[in-house]
Amino acid sequence: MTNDLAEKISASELEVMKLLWRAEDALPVTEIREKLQRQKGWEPATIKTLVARLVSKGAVRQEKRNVFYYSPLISEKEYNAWATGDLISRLYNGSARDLVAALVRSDGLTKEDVEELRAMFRVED
Amino acid sequence: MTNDLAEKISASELEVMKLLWRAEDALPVTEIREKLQRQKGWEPATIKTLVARLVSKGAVRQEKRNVFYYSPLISEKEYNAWATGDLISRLYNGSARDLVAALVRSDGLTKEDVEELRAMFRVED
DNA sequence: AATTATAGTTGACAACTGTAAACTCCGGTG
DNA sequence: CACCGGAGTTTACAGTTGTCAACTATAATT
Repeated sequence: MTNDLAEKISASELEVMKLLWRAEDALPVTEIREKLQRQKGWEPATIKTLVARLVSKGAVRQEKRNVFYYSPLISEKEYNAWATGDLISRLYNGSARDLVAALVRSDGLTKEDVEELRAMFRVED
Repeated sequence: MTNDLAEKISASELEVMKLLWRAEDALPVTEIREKLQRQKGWEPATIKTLVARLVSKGAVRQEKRNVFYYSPLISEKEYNAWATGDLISRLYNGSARDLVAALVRSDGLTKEDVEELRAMFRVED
C-alpha cells in the first residue's frame, strides 16, 4: 500500500521467504518443498506456484545450475522494516513511538520484555 | 491470517473505520461520503461499497433512523492491538520485544521518541 | 402529489491470493 | 538408451479487494 517491492509479498509467500532467509545458501526447490510440505502441509504444486510468483515479483532470484537454485533478493531486515513502517503509518499516524506506547500499555509485552527494553534504552544513549 | 473479525478489514475499509472511530456519534453515509470523497477522491459508489462490506463483515453497525446511521462495532484499540499482534507473530516470532528492538536500531525512532520511551519505561515499574 | 437527489442494493470486473492439478522437459538410474 | 520422478510452466478456480455503475426505494422539496 506504500512502497513497491517488499509490499507485494503475500502471507503465504512470506513463508517461503522465511525459509530462504534462514538458509545459508541458495536452495533448490526440492528443499523448499520438503520443508514447507511438512511444516505447512502444502502440496508440491502450491509451493512451486509460490516460488514462481516470488521470482516474478523480483523478491527471489533463480540461479541456473543443473536445477534452479533460489535465494532472496530482499533481506528479512528490509522486509520487516518496510512492513513495520507500513503498519506504523497506517495505524499509528506514522509514530513509532505511539506503537511502542500501545504495546507497553496493552499487555503486548511481558514483564520480562519490559525489563529488557528498559535495559536497551539505558544503553541507547 | 490469525483471528476472525478485525483481520478482515482491508486497507480501503480501514479508511472508513478511521473516520467512524474519530466521530463522536454514528454517522449517516452522507457524511462519510463527503469526507472520503474529498480526502480520498473516491466515487460515492466506492464508499457505499466499502461501508456495506464493513457492515456485512460485522465491523460496523447500521442503526435505522430515517436513513441508516453507522458506527464502529470494533474499537480502534482492539483493531490496532490485533493488527500489531499479527505483525509481531508473523514477522518477529511473536516477540514484541524483537519488534521494539528492531525499531530502536533501524532508525524507526527519533532521538526524541527514544527519550519519551525511556521516560515511559521508567514510570512503568 | 410529483419530482429529485441520493441512500441502499445488486452487479461488475480486473488484480491478487490461496491452493492445486496437469503438462512438459530433463537429468539420473537401471 | 528407455524410463521415471520431480523441476519448471501453464492453467484453473474460488475468494478478497479496489473501484465503480446501474437500478430501486425513499425522504425531502416544491
